[in-house]
Amino acid sequence: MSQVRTRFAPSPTGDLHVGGAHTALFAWLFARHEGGRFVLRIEDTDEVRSTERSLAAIYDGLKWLGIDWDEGPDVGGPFAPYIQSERLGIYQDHIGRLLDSGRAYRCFCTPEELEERREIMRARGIPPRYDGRCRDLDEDEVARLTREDRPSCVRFRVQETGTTVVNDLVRGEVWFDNSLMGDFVIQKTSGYPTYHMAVVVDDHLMQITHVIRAEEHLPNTPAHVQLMEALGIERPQFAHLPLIMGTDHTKLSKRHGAVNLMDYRDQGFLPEAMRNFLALIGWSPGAEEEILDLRELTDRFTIEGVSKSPGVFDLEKATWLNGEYLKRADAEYLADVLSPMLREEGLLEDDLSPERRRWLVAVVDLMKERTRLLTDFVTWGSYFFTEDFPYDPRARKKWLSREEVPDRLDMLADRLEEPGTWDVDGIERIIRDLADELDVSAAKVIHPCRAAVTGQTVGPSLFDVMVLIPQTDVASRLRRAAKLGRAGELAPSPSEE
RNA sequence: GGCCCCAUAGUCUAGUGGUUAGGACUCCGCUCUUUCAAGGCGGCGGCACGGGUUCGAUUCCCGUUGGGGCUACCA
Repeated sequence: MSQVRTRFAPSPTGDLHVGGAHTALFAWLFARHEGGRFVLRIEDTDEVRSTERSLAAIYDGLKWLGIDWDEGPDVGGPFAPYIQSERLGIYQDHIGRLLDSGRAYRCFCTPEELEERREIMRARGIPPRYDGRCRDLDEDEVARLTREDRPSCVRFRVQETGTTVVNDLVRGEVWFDNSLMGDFVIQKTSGYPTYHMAVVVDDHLMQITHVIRAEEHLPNTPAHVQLMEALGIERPQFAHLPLIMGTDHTKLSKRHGAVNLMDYRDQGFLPEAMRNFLALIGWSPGAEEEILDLRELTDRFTIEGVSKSPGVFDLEKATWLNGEYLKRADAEYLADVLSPMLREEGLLEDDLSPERRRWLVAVVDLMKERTRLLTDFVTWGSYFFTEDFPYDPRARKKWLSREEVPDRLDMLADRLEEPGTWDVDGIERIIRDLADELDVSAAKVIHPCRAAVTGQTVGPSLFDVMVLIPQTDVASRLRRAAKLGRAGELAPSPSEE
C-alpha cells in the first residue's frame, strides 16, 4: 500500500481560523499516525481576497500549534509549487482537455444575467442552478462571441442523470442525485480556476491519498468526483470532519468572539492545551483520559474515532484544560512564555540577571498550581512585580478596613523588618508569635497580612509568597496598608463591592 | 424552498440488541488548609419524539421534530 499523504489547503484570506486549525490538526494527526506525509498547499485562487499577510498568519498559526509540514510553499517538495496562483498553467491544461473532450464549454453569460435568471427561478420556486443556456452553443456562435471579445468562463458539463455516490470514511456512502447539480464554473473569466477545479487537479497531482476536510465541503464532493471521472483521475479517500460551532450552534464565526487561533494565545492559552482541546472536538481517543500530549495524540488518532456530529467550542473546558497544562508545565518553560507578556505590561525588565531569572521561575512555580490562563499570572500576580498593585474589594471589606488591623500590621512590619535571614520558616514564626502574643488565632494575622502584602484574599501559601518579595517591600506594604486603613481609605466603596 | 449531514445531561464525549448508560467541563455540597482560584470526596443532570422489527430497544429500520451545512465566476 502506498504511503498516506494528507494535506491542509487553506485560502489565505484572513488569519488562521479555529476551524481551519481544527481541520489542519486532524489531517496532520492522521498523516503522523500513519507514518505518512503532510502537505501544506495554499489555495489562493480568490485573487481578490488573498493576501500576503494572511499567508504569514497561516504559517504562524500552524507553527504555534506544533503542526509541521513535509511539503509546502516555503519548504518545497516533489510537487512544487504549492501555491495555486503559481500553478495556473497546470489548471489551464486540464481545462483544455475537458474543453476538447466536450465535457466543458465556454459560457458567455454575465454575472448580472446569471443573477437575474437565478432571481426568476427563485421566484418561481425552482432551485436556482445554472440553466444551461450556453451549454449547446454551436462552434460558429462560440467563435463569433470570442471574436467580439466577449468575456467568458468555462463550465463543466455535469452528468444529467443517475447518482453520484461519495464514500466517506466518516459518514459512509452518501448519494447525490445528478439531476440536481448545475453545470458549475471551473475557470473564471479572469482565467483563474475555481476551487473545484484546482482542488481536484492538485490533490491528484500531489498524490493526496486522503482528503480530510470540513463537512461544509461534503456537498461539493459529487462535483469533484464527476470532475475526476471526466479527467480519468482516481478518487482519493474522503473524510469530512464535523464542524466546530459557537455556543449558539451555528458555524463558528466572528460574532462568536475570538475565532482566530492566535487570539487564544493572546488570551493566555498554551499551544499544547489548545491543540489537545481542538483534538477533542469531534474526536475521542476512546479512553477516559483526555489530557493527551502530542505523542499520545498521534499514537491514538484514527478516523474511526472521528464523530459525525458537530461540536460546540466550549471556552470553559478549554480554559480548564489550559489550567491542567499550566499545572503540569515546567516552570522554566512557563517563565519563557510569560516573560514577553510581563514585559508588555511593564512588569519585567528586558535583561534578567541569572538571580532575577531564578526568582521569576520560583514565582511562576508557586503560582502555576492555581492559574488557568497565562494572563492570570499578570492579573493575579502583579504584586510580585510591582508596588502598584490593586486592593481587591473583598480584601478591603474583609480585612483592611477593620479597626484592629492597622495596629497589627504596623507591629508585624516592625518585627519583619528586623535584620535576619528572609526565609519561609522565619516569616512564619514571626507571624505566629505575634498572633500568640495578641492572643488571637494565626488566621487573624495571616489574612490581614495577605491583604496588605498582595491586595488579595486568596493566593498561594502566604509565607511562600512573602519570601519572594523583598523584605523591605513587605514592611513598607504593611505600613502603607496600615496608614491607608487608619485614614479610612481602604473602606470598600459601594461601587467596588 | 431544494439537496445533504447530524441527534447520549447546558457543553465535549464513551458505549451496548439485555449495562445501576461510563468519563470530562460547568454548577452545587462537603472536606483539608492561613486563603481558594489549588487538592480530596460526593451530588444534581442524559439516550429528542412517534411508529415499527424483536422475547427485549438508547442501540436496527421508517417517519416526525429539532439543529447544522451547501445551494457563487468564495473556498
